[in-house]
Amino acid sequence: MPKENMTRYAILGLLASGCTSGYEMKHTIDTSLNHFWKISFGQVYPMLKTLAQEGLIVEETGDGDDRKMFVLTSDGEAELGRWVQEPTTELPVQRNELLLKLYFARHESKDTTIQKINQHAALLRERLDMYQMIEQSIRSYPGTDEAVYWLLTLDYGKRKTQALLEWCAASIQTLEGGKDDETRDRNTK
Amino acid sequence: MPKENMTRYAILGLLASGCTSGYEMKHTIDTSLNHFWKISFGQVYPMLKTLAQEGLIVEETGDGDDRKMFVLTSDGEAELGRWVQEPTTELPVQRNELLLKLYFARHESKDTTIQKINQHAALLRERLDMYQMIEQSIRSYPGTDEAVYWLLTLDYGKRKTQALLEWCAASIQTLEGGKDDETRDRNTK
DNA sequence: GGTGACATGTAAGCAGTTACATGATTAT
DNA sequence: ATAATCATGTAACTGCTTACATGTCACC
Repeated sequence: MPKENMTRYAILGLLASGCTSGYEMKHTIDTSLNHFWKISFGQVYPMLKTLAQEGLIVEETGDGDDRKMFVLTSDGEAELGRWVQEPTTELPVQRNELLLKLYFARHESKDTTIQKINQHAALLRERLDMYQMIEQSIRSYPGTDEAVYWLLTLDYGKRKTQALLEWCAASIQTLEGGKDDETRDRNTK
Repeated sequence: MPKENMTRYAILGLLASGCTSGYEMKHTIDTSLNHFWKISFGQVYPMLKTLAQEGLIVEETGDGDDRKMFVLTSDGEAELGRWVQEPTTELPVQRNELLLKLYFARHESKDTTIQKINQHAALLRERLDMYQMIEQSIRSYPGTDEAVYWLLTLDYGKRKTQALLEWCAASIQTLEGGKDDETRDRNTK
């Protein structure tokens, strides 16, 4: 059985939570869901067209705006509801370039490896800062039904990033401890 | 600038660490790198062909085996070395279906959400067990140069998985705490 | 002699990225 | 004027998955 296309549901879901135009959806994903999702205009607009053809959404013929506005049909709502409540089947295998390089790292010096991990840690710290900013912007819109769930997704990112930062520190320690390559076989207990 | 194709380097790297045939490479990835990489035969064989055409690898014309054996050329080794030591530029945005559903979870009951998180936790626990098995198989080949790096990639997965398990527990607590939807506005400090 | 694992490969199709094109509005 | 931003869209391309095709070898 072929996998379902997630882009469909991302768009249906955003439509249900107030995003009306393609441009706005892309913007919302880039700012609020960017820690676990991304999308391109090359996906958004064709998908809106498809969803309209399938009758899951309709173009809002409201007052002449510069944006194309859409709304969910009852079919669209049903489809979204069905998908949301369906269990997620399996963990995706997430390819990781850093780990791939690390796996082959005997082809480089330990210093280079350490440097790379340090750089990775810097990126992780940036990401933590970003989470902090997103959290504040969520907390400044209090009382929303969705806020609880948004904070949960954020917490996911924060915990994961924190754990990876700890991994960076531990790994560098390991590498620095065994830096003297030539003596490595001397006292392995 | 277009992104580099990682499959190239995965194959070059495996070739450098003793995998000689396409079939073996796929098998190694599925068993030893499966916590951060995957690949299909539909990638392996065409890529081997391409790499041979580019002169980065050559077909080993050794004793007639049932497998097609390859070896790295000096160009191939250089290319691998160049890539490995190059810094990884940025963190990939990893799409996460569970979080996407969670983000839209007000369209379902809290119990369904909790159930989904529980199921996710079960998968994470399975994964931890798998890590344990991989670790043992690595430790049973001691003295390899690469073992240090392999254990580092494993540790990455273990720490991350552990953190996500903690997130599952915390999230369920949060959701169970605020389960009585109708009273939610009464005493938010 | 048939079943299943090993081994290599091709082709169709899909999801996603990137680059490009177009027009409207706003700011300097 | 013109530059920048907003907004919608299309087309080419790439990477990857999936399904299929083919042949060998072992084993029962």
